[in-house]
Amino acid sequence: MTAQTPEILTGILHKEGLRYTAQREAVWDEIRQSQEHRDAEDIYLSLRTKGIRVSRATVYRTIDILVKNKLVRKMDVGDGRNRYEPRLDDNHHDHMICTETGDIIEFFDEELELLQEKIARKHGYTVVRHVHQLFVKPIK
Amino acid sequence: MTAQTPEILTGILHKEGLRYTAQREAVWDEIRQSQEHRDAEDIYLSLRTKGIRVSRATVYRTIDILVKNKLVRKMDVGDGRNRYEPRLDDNHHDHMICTETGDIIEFFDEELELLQEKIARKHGYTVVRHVHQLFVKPIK
DNA sequence: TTCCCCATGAGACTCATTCTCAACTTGGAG
DNA sequence: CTCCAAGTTGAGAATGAGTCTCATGGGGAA
Repeated sequence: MTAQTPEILTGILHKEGLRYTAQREAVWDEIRQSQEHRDAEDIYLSLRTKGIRVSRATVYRTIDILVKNKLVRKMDVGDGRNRYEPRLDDNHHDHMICTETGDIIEFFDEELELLQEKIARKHGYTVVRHVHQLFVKPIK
Repeated sequence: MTAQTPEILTGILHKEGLRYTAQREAVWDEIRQSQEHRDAEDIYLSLRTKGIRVSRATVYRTIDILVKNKLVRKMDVGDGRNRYEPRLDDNHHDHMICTETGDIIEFFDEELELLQEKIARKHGYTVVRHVHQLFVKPIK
């Protein structure tokens, strides 16, 4: 855990002109202390189980703030529920989803990143962001 | 329009042990005659406007059959509504979505395809399918 | 401390998609 | 050609993730 960790949220809220609240801290802590790809309901229930009083609405509202400020990455796995993961050490990566076990594997490939930009340029565009998921199965 | 076009649907329905109905034909015709990326409501309304009696449920049910049999490609643009496009001439491609105009541009890059498989292999997997969208903006 | 707003919670609401089930068709059997 | 079992359909209810409303609560500047 890095030294400035506790102040990250405060700084962002201040920058956005938002107030620091126990709920916002709790949601951020909950997402931060897990490296998994969790959905909002999961995060909400986990907080409630720990006895923290927070509402679904606040969980969603806080996640939006965190995503906008790049503390959290939002990913659409295609099953209708978005997943979230902390993004402290901002190392970009994409995901591989095993169609047999549901496992989510992260990957990063520099060549792939460059290639995408190259393709966009060819059409007169530049990449703002991208969604890239490989649905895979194990080689027997 | 290829010669066997009219029989494509019949063949698939037969293969799946399903019956041929006017509604299924209408939905497939509607999707086929447009090259755009349309959502279910759009397809439904278009059919109704043409005076064809079909329900939303049937539109969705038929689309499922078409997608499963690769006559239609389903794409999640990330705005909560899936888009569909015909897939008669099975030329695979991915999409680039302009964040300023909403335009959807198709693209295909052989190198990209190979690279994805290479990355999957590196992790002991093989690609079953993939979702790849570039959210882009025009170079001024 | 006060006090103005922003933030929160509970639950209503939205909206795409799925489900239910009675009524209707299809298509093979006879 | 007719019958009928089983698959299909339509209308609307149900689902479920996410958003909105609004009365109440609580930061934090002065």
